[in-house]
Amino acid sequence: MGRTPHWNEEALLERAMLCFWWRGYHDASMADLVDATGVNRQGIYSRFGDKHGLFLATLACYRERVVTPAFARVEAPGAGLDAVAAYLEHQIALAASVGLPGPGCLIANTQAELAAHDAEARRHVEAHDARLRQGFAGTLRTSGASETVAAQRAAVLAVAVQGLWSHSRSVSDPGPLRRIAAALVSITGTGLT
Amino acid sequence: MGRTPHWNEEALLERAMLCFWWRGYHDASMADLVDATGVNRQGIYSRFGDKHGLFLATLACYRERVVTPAFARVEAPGAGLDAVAAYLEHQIALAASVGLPGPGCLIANTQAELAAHDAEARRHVEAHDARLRQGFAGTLRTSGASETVAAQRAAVLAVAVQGLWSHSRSVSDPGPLRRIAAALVSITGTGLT
DNA sequence: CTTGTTCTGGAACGATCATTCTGCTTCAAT
DNA sequence: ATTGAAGCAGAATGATCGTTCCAGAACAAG
Repeated sequence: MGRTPHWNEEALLERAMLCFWWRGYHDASMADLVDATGVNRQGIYSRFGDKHGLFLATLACYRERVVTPAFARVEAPGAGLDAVAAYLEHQIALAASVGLPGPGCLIANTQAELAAHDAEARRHVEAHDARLRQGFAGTLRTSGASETVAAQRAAVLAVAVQGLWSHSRSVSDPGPLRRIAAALVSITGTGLT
Repeated sequence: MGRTPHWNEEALLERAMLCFWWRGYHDASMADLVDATGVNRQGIYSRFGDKHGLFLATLACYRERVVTPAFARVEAPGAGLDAVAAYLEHQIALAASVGLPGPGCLIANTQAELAAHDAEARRHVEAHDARLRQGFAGTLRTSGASETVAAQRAAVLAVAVQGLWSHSRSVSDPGPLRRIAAALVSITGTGLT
């Protein structure tokens, strides 16, 4: 007996994610999240325990539903630096379409806001960083870089890209973002062989 | 008649700065700030109006008392890319000495936490970014870059450096930071002439 | 000393917020 | 139809926090 359980958890997480993404962990209140998701407080608390649990779940959701579709082209076998450029352009276009200064990257925001004090959030940040490095290293190898150089430049690229999304939080025009992205890819590709 | 006004405002700002730097704007409570500065609430409120005013003052203090001493070597006439490397090493050593994951850069943290919603904080972030770009561009020109290339790469460098400080909020070992910094400077200097 | 001003510790206020509680509705299974 | 789990709206709760208020201590000028 009883009612069918479960509303759409994916939709809930996606809407909560938008809230945290724009406003940050501290600035998104539970009232905001209840409004944004359309789900009752009880539902959220019974499923995620507390605000922090919900936030960690949205981090996972972000990595899967935002990062993966955008970054897949970089991770595709045989992808080169043009895939990196396409990935950057995809994210910049997204930011420009929702308005600048924009939400940036939820992982990058979390890194600055919480990572130093929240070990679980830090795990997500580190996993994301490792993923970026691995994806970028692949494109560098297919572009002719040695294993060592690929790893080195991929680490630089990962840090620079996170800096780029941070930058998109304080800039009101996508033009500079595009120029920086282009120069970044160009510099990364010089002198590879 | 009356008592001598004014405690040491610079010392106050420096201690409040440390508080905001480590904990972020939202996580540093007025109680923390009163404790950290040793100055009475009234003193803070009468001088800075409110918490936000105090925060903006600490941003200015940070730019003058932390950024300036570290970045001066980059801004020195005739400074080259080795000055950039020295600047990065200086900041990494500072972060390592206070413990990693560390406070990162107050401006970078503010960019992620507040810039999208706080126009006054954004002004500080933008001014800092412009300063970095100008300083880096100078070193690139002395290293033989044309005006155009120097400006382009300086913008990339500024974004990458802010990403590096964000990275220092989630990493527990200075080694990777140093390697990324070295590779970043190396890549930036390739193919300049 | 008196007086006027500033500083200080700490209490008080008012607002916000995460979390819990309460009653009510919905609906699948009996 | 009854039942009971699950959902909902909104009110309590309890804690935290920014800000203000207050009463007294410190101290320079008159």
